[in-house]
Amino acid sequence: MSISQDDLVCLLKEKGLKVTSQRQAVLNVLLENEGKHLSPEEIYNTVKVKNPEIGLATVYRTLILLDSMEIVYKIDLDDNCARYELNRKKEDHRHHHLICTICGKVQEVEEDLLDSLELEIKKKKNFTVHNHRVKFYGICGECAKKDERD
Amino acid sequence: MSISQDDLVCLLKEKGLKVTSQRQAVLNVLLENEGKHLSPEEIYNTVKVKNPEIGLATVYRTLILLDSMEIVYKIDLDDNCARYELNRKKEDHRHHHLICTICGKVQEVEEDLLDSLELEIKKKKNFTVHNHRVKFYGICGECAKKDERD
DNA sequence: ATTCATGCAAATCGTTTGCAACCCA
DNA sequence: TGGGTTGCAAACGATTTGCATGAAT
Repeated sequence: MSISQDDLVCLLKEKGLKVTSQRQAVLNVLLENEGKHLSPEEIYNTVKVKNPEIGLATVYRTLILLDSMEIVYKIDLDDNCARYELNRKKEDHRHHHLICTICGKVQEVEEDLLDSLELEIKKKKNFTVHNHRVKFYGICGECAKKDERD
Repeated sequence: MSISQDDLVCLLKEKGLKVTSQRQAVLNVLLENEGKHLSPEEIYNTVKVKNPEIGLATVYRTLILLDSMEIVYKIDLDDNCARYELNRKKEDHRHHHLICTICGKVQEVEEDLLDSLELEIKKKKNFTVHNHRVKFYGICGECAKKDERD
């Protein structure tokens, strides 16, 4: 489960920040596109459909705000723009991304399974891991199937 | 072990590319700074000491070339510039980076230890992993010690 | 002689910022 | 009212590119 519009209103008020239509509109677009990893530009274009007066700078500022409130996460999918996804409340560590090097599709893996590695890091490097970013590159099922046919 | 200057000469000739002093100078700086994750700007400034006539664009072009030849790898350390490190011949999968969120220091972990996770990914998602990028965020030993004292 | 590589400056692109007008509290 | 917010345009910083010159084969 992700955050709701009502949660956003509360969080903003708690911090003495203002509840504006732009901020709600940006969150709304993110909620309507869960799992899509939208870029600021894409978010901007989508928001503009219903709120044509919004500026790109406001979208950037809103995303920075939502990121600092841990409502969204910024991710890097190697296409030289930032991308954002909603934080899932129950996740303590971030999930992983599978990037197909043929078709470019991005999937997610809920499994974390890095505990033993993090334990090893603590022992060998005396480094306490709090979070991680993991990207896997490879071939997705569909592309593998297409490959077979050739 | 990383690549040698001689290896570079051979690889360039094999591909019909020219062996220029600039290309050799860039590789030389990388070899003299193993483990340092230099940015293009830093590489440029270091190369300039011995080769003052080199241009920044040439450094960028050389790094793209070395990357395509798998002599170097581009990494992203969240400081909005690219960083490069030498490929280690014996590594099939990339090593991981530990980033201290207090002092910013970057360490490396040779251990891979992702085989079971990659197997899981194959089973559940039918996705064949060929490589990965893993960053761990946390507190390094020294910062933890400093923290204790307060 | 040919082809590729270089240096320079200009262009690009994503992102940030300054500022006057604006709007929520 | 008053301070946070917005939209716009200008500024920014990293990276790329066009082009005429220069160097390697």
